[in-house]
Amino acid sequence: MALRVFNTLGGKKERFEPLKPGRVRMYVCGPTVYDNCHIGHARSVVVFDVIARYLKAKGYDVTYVRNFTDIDDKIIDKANQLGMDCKAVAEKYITEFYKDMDALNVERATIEPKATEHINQILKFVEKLIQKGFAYRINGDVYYSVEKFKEYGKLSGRRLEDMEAGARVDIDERKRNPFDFVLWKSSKPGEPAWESPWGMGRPGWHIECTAMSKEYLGETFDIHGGGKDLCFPHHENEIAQSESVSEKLFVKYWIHNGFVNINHEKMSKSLGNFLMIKDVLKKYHPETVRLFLLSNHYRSPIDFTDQALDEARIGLDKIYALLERIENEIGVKPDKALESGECWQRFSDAMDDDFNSARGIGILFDTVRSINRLLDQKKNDVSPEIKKIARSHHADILRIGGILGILNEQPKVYFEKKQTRVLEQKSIDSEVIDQMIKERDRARKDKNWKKADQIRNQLADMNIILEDRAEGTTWKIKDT
RNA sequence: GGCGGCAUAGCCAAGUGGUAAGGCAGCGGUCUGCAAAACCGCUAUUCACCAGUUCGAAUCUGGUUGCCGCCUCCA
Repeated sequence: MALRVFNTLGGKKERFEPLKPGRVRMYVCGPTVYDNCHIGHARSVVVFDVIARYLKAKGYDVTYVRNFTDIDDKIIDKANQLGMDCKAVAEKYITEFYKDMDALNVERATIEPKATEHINQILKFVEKLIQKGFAYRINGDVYYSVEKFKEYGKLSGRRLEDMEAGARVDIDERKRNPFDFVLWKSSKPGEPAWESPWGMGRPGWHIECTAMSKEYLGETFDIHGGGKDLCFPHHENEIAQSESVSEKLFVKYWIHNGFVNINHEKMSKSLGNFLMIKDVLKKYHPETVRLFLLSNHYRSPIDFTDQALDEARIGLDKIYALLERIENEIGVKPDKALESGECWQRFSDAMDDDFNSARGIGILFDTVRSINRLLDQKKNDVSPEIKKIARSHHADILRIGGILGILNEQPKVYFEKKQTRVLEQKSIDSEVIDQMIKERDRARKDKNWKKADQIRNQLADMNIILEDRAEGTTWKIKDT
């Protein structure tokens, strides 16, 4: 099946055909590093991480660029507030970004450029825009003139005339049009500044992505992504800048991810309900968070609630339990060399349909159920044929996990870590549990069911759930 | 004011004109000393509402209602 992608430019699903066969060049807008990352950043980064992983799995040679905006008014404000210099602020939050994203098992992009390291490219771009008559100077500032670009608004589907009606845009009398945006901003004393033909200053926000994407991906490339909110004005402005210089199509496919709501509410500063990744990770396993984020289609809004995360956690446990069961019962070791089977094919079909990870996860659970069923039926007699099917499905599950960025741990380790964590939280000694289980075993051998059940109830009160199996009693911890 | 999106079971959610994936919760069953886990079965004649197109619509068109987003820094 051919990959189809919803293109914001045009507003419909299109067959994905990269400019150069076999090669994908993509650019995703990264964070402005002035604060910790919240769960909304996580969604965007995870979604594009999965897209990049999937494209690679399909055999494309992927060049993935994700930038850091490391100079910006908000960074300057933060620096003043903390009494630090801007560079230190940016570095601090880049470190935090990596901490969060590494924890979430996000792969590094191919190139992760910073705005401040591309000032020359930015200056050249601004000069060209002035030369070509798309930009104008007001003292030390340079503005882009949106009226000069006749296709302005083609991405977000708005027209300059319509927007002016109820525009809530700051009125700057000096600008020719309220939607003109700054390319180069003159600096006040004490602010970070670079020399330019227009005096000391710093780049405007939109220009950096334009300059850096051109630097690494060329004038036209395949995919440009980011959160839905970036569609206007950021990406609209990027198109204007790029295409007015290159006179070529800037980007073939625009991909925008939806927002994360918190308990049915928009995440916003005024509501004070920003959920930081590091706080979420205190409570939930990173793979739980990924499974949750990928369980809705990337363009739909997703609602962060404890219930939703608990369900994701239960689902993840279920998959890991199946992996552990396979290893125990038929001794299959992960084998990535094994050819992909039917489950991978179904998953891949789902992903081919505009990266429908939600449908893909449904297929993952389907697969889990079918293996459990297989192993239930032939409990004592695992035939070579069943072994073969189980191995194939097992390999497919791991392959799917590799795209979603989950199932990265050994099942045994996954459950042990969980146990250790919860036991510590509740300050329970696992020795005590083992002792109690031994005592219960003796009671069971004597068919003293009353005592055995009493011990089990005691353990249940400690959130320890017993499983009596043929090989012996095992226990799992209920984390709530 | 302009632009866009969404509405599918108790909850979450996929659904690409051909007869409603998957998950959670619930109920019944298999297994078990009893449980747990796993599996099986049941839980939407119906997809906000009203028209229309079609042999056929959750899917397309028009309208109504209700939510939401963007247009201002924002993933």
